[in-house]
Amino acid sequence: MISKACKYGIRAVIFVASKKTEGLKFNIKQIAREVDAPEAFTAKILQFLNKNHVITSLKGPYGGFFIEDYQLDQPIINIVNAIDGMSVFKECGLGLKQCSSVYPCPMHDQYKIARDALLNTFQKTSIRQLAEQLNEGGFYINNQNVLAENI
Amino acid sequence: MISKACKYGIRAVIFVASKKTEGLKFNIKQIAREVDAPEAFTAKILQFLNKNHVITSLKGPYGGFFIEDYQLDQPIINIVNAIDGMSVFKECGLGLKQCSSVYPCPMHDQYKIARDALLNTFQKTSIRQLAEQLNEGGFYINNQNVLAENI
DNA sequence: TTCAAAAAAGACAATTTTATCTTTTATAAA
DNA sequence: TTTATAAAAGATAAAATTGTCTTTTTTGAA
Ligand code: FES
Ligand code: FES
Repeated sequence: MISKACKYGIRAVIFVASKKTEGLKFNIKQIAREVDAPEAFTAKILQFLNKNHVITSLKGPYGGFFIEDYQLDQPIINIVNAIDGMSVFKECGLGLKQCSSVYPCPMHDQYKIARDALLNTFQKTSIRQLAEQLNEGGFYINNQNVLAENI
Repeated sequence: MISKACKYGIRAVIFVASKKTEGLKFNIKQIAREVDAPEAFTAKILQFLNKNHVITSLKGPYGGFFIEDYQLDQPIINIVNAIDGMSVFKECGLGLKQCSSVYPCPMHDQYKIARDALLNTFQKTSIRQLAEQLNEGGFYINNQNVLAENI
C-alpha cells in the first residue's frame, strides 16, 4: 500500500506533533524508540521530511526535531506525497501504464472508487487530528502494548 | 498497493479467460504479448497460479494455459491471495505490527474502512465478470492503445 | 518410437527498498 | 573560543522484488 519508510515517517511526525510544547524538541533516538522504528532509517526519513517542510529540525545541542504551528494542520497526504509520491493514488489497479477512463482496464470503475476513498482518507486527516487522538488516549503509535504471544 | 507480479497475473488470467473456447490454449509467448508483460516473469507467475489451481496448464505440443469452467467464477482476490497473500488487507496503515480495534493506531477507524472497501472490490469481482467486460469492448488489458507521446 | 513443442524447475542477475555505519556540519552553552 | 551535542550527508550493506536464462520434464502427433 504505502512504503514502510512512509509509515515510519507518519508515526514519527504524529509523535513529535503530539508532544508539541513551546521549545520542546526530540532527537532521533527518542523518536525512534517511541515509534518502534529503526533509528538510522528514521533519521534519513525525518531529514527528508525536514527538507520538504513537513517538520522542522535544528542541529546542535538542545536541537532536535519539532513541528511548527504552520505545519500542524497539514493533511497526512503531505507526508505520503513527500516520501512515496502520489503514484499509488494514480496508478492502474491492474498495472497498465496509465489509468484513464478513456482506456480503462476492466477493474477501473470499481478500483478507482476504492483508491479515491483511500486518497480521501489521507487528504482529510491532518497531523493535528491524529496527534490529538493520540493524546486523548486509546490510540497507539508503537507496539509496546502488544503481548509477546501475539507477535 | 499490490505487487507487479500480481497485476501481471490478473491481466494474464483475464486474457486467458476472455478467450476461453473449447480446447483453446495459449502459450506464454502469446499471453505475455497480449498483456504487455515480461515473458519469463509471466511464465513463473502462471506456473505458480497453476499450482494454486487458479488456472490450468498442459505441457507439450498443443499445450499451454487455459481456464476451466470451475475456475471461471473465482473472485479476483483468489489471484491476489495466491501471489501476494492477504496481508495488505490486514496490515495497519501506519505499520504497527498488528492492526486491531483494541490497540488501534490513530488512523485505524478511517483506514480500515478504505482498506475493507478495496478488499470488497477484489472479493466481489470474478474472473468471469472481467473477461466478459473485456469481450464487450471499451476495456483494455495492455498498453497498445496508449499514444507514444503519453508514455 | 521419435521428435518437436510447451511448461516446469532451477540458477542467476538487476533493481528497488530497507537499513546501517561513518564523517561532516551546525549550534548552543560554558 | 572551546566543547559537546545533534542533525546532515555520504557511503555501504542487506533484503525483497522483479526479471532473465538454461536445463529438464511432459506430451501429442507424425
Ligand atoms: S485503468 Fe486500471 S484502474 Fe484505471
Ligand atoms: S491499527 Fe492501524 S490501521 Fe488498524
